[in-house]
Amino acid sequence: MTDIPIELPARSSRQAEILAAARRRVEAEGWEALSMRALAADLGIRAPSLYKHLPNKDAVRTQLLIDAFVQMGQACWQVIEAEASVPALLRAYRATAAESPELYRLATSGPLDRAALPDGLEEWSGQPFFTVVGNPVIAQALWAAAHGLTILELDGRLPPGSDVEAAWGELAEAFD
Amino acid sequence: MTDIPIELPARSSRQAEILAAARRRVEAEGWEALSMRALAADLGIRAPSLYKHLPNKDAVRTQLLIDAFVQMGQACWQVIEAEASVPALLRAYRATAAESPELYRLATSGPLDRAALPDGLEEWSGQPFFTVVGNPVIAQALWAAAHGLTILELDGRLPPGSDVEAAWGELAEAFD
DNA sequence: GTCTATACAAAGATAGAC
DNA sequence: GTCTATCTTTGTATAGAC
Repeated sequence: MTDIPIELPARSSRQAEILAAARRRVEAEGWEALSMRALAADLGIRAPSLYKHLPNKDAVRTQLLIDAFVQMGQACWQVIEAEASVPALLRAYRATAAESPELYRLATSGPLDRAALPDGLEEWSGQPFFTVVGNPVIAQALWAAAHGLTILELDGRLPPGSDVEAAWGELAEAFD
Repeated sequence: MTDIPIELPARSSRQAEILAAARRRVEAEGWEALSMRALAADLGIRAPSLYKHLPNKDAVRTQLLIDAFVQMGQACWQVIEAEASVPALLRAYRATAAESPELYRLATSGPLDRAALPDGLEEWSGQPFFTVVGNPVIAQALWAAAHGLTILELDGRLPPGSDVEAAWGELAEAFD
């Protein structure tokens, strides 16, 4: 099972609706495209109404960030519980990021306010890398490498004509 | 020698002054803090005057991006010409990024308009990774891994208490 | 829970005088 | 080459009515 052993903050149903809309918008157009006005418009209401449900825009970001950690963590946990290997984990990591690239970007770029994250979430989401290599330092190096290739791929930073598939293969091999 | 075999676009002296100020500001406060008004203020002039020297803000970004590619490339080339080893290259890469973290972030994050880059610059700046491992696919994987660890470190994304030094060591070892 | 109206701030960019 | 004045857009957020 991939139940999350983390206490996530409760959300009212309206909050959940708002965050779902925010997530749709971010995934479709990126965080930059998320303004309180636009978000409200997506919901058929006006921007000021949002402030009855969420204190400010930063709260939206934090909640989406939590969702992203949960999603990445779940996907990776699920895979390694079936097959605890470096290649399988990397495939899962890459695929999940590719499913929600903008959310992934949001979750992994820029400063992170750890105080706003539920206790243990960050550690839990990184655990699969440790499980797979059995060493915290190597786990960190592997995660960093996976992130690097992921974000460069998402940002279109690998030169045109690159054999990205093969690069992922080399990464798996280097850490096997 | 580490002369650049790339034709860089010429800059007027005033353009150079403006870009130097832009670079100082970006390095001190990040790209987000660079507005045309603020940039002008740093130079003791008003924002509209900038448009006599540069077409728009995006041109500033492009030029800083070129500078960053040149700087990273030069540092890496210089090191591998002295010692063409994975650990040496990684040390140089990490150190140069740490020297100008905001410029590094600007150069490696977000979309890249390759048409705006001087011909060959991108390839030239990545060449040291190829030189060191002798295979384009492995070079790409190594570069991606280095970038991942670099950007996570710069963004403070490695959990507090991490042994970053050791993670760099593992990365070098994995690709040795 | 939603609205209108509004305050407030900052940004990129242009026109035209000097 | 620089200025002032201005346009235009966009954003976060609050007050108070309904």
